[in-house]
Parts: sequence; structure tokens; C-alpha cells
Amino acid sequence: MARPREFDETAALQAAVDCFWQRGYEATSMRDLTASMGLSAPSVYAAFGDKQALFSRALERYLDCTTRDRLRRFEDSLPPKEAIHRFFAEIIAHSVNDRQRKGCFLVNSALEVAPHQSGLGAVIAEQFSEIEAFFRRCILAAQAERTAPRGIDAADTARMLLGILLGIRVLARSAPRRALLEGVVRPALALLDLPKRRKRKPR
Amino acid sequence: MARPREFDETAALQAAVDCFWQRGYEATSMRDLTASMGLSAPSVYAAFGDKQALFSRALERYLDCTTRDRLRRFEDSLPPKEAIHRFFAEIIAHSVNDRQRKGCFLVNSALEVAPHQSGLGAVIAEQFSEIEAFFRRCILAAQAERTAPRGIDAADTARMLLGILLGIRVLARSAPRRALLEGVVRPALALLDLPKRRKRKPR
DNA sequence: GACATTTTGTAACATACGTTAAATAATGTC
DNA sequence: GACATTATTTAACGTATGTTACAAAATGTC
Repeated sequence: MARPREFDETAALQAAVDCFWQRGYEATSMRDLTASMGLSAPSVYAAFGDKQALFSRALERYLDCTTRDRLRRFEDSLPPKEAIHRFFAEIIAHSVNDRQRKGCFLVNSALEVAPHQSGLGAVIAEQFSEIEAFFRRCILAAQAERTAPRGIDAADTARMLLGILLGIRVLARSAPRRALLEGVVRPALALLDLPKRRKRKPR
Repeated sequence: MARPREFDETAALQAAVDCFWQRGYEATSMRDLTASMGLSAPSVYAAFGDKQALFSRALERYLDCTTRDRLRRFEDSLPPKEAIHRFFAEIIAHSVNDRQRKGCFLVNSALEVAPHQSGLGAVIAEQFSEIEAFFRRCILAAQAERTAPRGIDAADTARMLLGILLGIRVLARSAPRRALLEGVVRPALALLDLPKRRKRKPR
């Protein structure tokens, strides 16, 4: 037939993910990319298309391997309320240990790319919806099993948790201090605690 | 003495703010800037220094005229709890009416620039602290005048509001829907409401 | 082993980038 | 009005950008 590929497409794409993740779309040059991917420019263009298409593939891969994977991991194997707690604990741990301050590729892209390329904007908005839905399902499940109060609105509380998640990601890129990030989360998660049993007041 | 400036430095700087605000640092070229400022390149370099210095001046101006001005406006003339409510109402109104989706220049810069230029990173982190302090002062004042419950931790709640603010700014750049943004805020602001008077249960 | 087909390597394309050299023009002071 | 000083204008600097033409190399089929 024809000459076969000599490189691993997945590994090359992952190298592109790391480039775009760290520096963003504009600040990453095709030469940065080809060097990190270990490929020549024509190979990259043949396999992935132009820079925008490569970015699109890179973001899609990130979402699958990192964002969606995280949602699956927690939702599948943990009680719903603990899933939320551990989710934020993992985000904070990553943020504090993120030596190069890459932050979250999704959030970075939401600010840099979403407003200027509508196709990617839709992908990003959809991913936010998926995270919101994850929170909502967890809250509803926790309410059903009586580990979260039934008095809170699951839809709005899920939206609030999404907002807090994104806020943490922003803060972490300029002030990644654990005390701050945990402070942000604490009052929000406290909303999911059952109200204290009212003590009978002795008189 | 010497030949005087022919242009208005403030107006030129404001034009630079608009450029950087809309497109970010990397995607804005010196030619974009000189064209929008109505100046030749040497005039810009003589008045503001190189691109990084100009960006720095632009961000500083934005913080003074927009961010800090907003904090002052609300804190000086409103009861503390209402200041917080109106603050978020204004952010949401701006986000929903932001046709070109410029978002918040501060937040945009926190993601694009803060991790790669430590000087600006410090400026940005400091501005976040000022916002956090604004929320904290409002909460403490509201608690003192009994319009907010004393049971909540002012420091952490202020951090949470900061996180939510930044989250809204991220969401607004890819999914600026009013229902979503208001949903994010509602449970957080509900934390500041006084607990309902417990009705005596008739039996 | 020649053929068709695809990948690879080298080199280059035109353009855009951030920045500055040099000459000209405009001011206040003497 | 000459002088020193600063602003403006024009043009260019060298380099980096995203992308592609072209030839050489590697495969399965006949």
C-alpha cells in the first residue's frame, strides 16, 4: 500500500497537549510544537491539520483524559457527597503542587480561546455543563440517601459549585496558597452538611 | 524647552487597555496597538516603553478605573449586605451585556500572564486580596448591624465570594447566560440571609 | 523488481513580529 | 533667530511566524 507512520500519534498529540496547556494557544508556536512532538512540520500538518485543528484535537484529548476521567472516577466509586468533597480535595492538591502553574487547560482555554473561536466555545461550554450535571447528580443522590439537606436547591447549588471550581482554577494561577483555596471551598461544602440536631436548651 | 506632546497620554493608554482587554497580551500586536492609539511606534515606545511595560500600565489603569472604582462605589454608599448583592448584580449585568465577550481584564490576565511574568502575578494576586478584603469588611459590617448571621465565618465566606466572582467571569466568556450566572450566585448570597424565624409548630 | 501511494526530511515561502536608526519638525530660552 | 531639547515621521532592522513545495525513502501489490 503505502509507507506507514513512524511515530505514535497519541504520544505526539499528548506532547501538543502539554505545550498548549502550559503556554496557551497564541504563545505556542508551530516550532515549539514540532520540537516537543519530535516531528517535522509536514508530518504534523499531514496528521493533524493546521494549528487550530491541532489545538482542537489537543483540547479534546485533555477533556477525555483529564476532565471527564476525573468525573467518572469519582462518580462511579464513591458515595455522592464524598465524591464532591474528594473532587475538590483533588483539585486543590493539584493546584498547590502545580509547580509550573499550568492550571486547568479547559479553564485556560475558556478565557483565551472560547470568545474568539465559536466552535471551541461550544465545546467548552458543553464541558462546563457536564461538570454542572455531575454536581447536580451528586447532590440529588446525596439528598435521596439523606446525607445532604433536602432544603437546598440542587440545580442552583450545582451551579454554585461549578462557579467555585472555576474560581479556584483562576486563583491557583496567581495565588496558589492552600489556605486560600480551602477557605473558598469550605463554606460551599458546608451547605451540603445536614443541619445540626437542635439541642434542647436546659433552663 | 522642547517640543510638547501632541497626543493625550491618557486617551492613548485607554486605547491600549481596550486592545489588551479584548484580545489578550499575546494576540495583540504592536501594530494593533499603535493603530488603535493613533500613534506611531516610536511615540509609543518613548511614552510607555516596550510591549510588556505598556501592558503593565494598561492593566494598572484598568484596575484603577474599573475594579477598584467598583469596590469604592459600592462600599462607600450602600449598606454592607446590599453592597455585596449589588456588586454581583452589576457583574452579571455586565457579563450578559458584554457583546464582544471581553470579560474581566484582571481575570483574563490572571490566566494568561500571571504565571509567566511574576511581577504582574504579584499585582494580580494583590488585587484579588483587595476584593477578598472588600467582601470580608462587608460581611463583618453586616454581622455587626445584624443583617447577616453571626454564625458564618467572615474570612472564609469572603474567600468563597471571591471564588464565585472569578468563576462567573470564566463562565461568562463561554456561556454568558443570565440564568446560569444567577444560579451560581443565589446559594452563596443565601448564606448571608438571616435564618428564618422558627415558627412555633402547632400541634 | 517496477508501480502506486504515503511518509519523511530539507528547505524555503511570504508575511508579521517587536523594536529602533535617522531625519525632520516644533517648542522655550538665551 | 540660533540653540538645546524633545516629539514626530518614515523606513527599515533582524528574526519568528504559520505553512507548503519538492525530492527522497519506505511500504504492499502486481
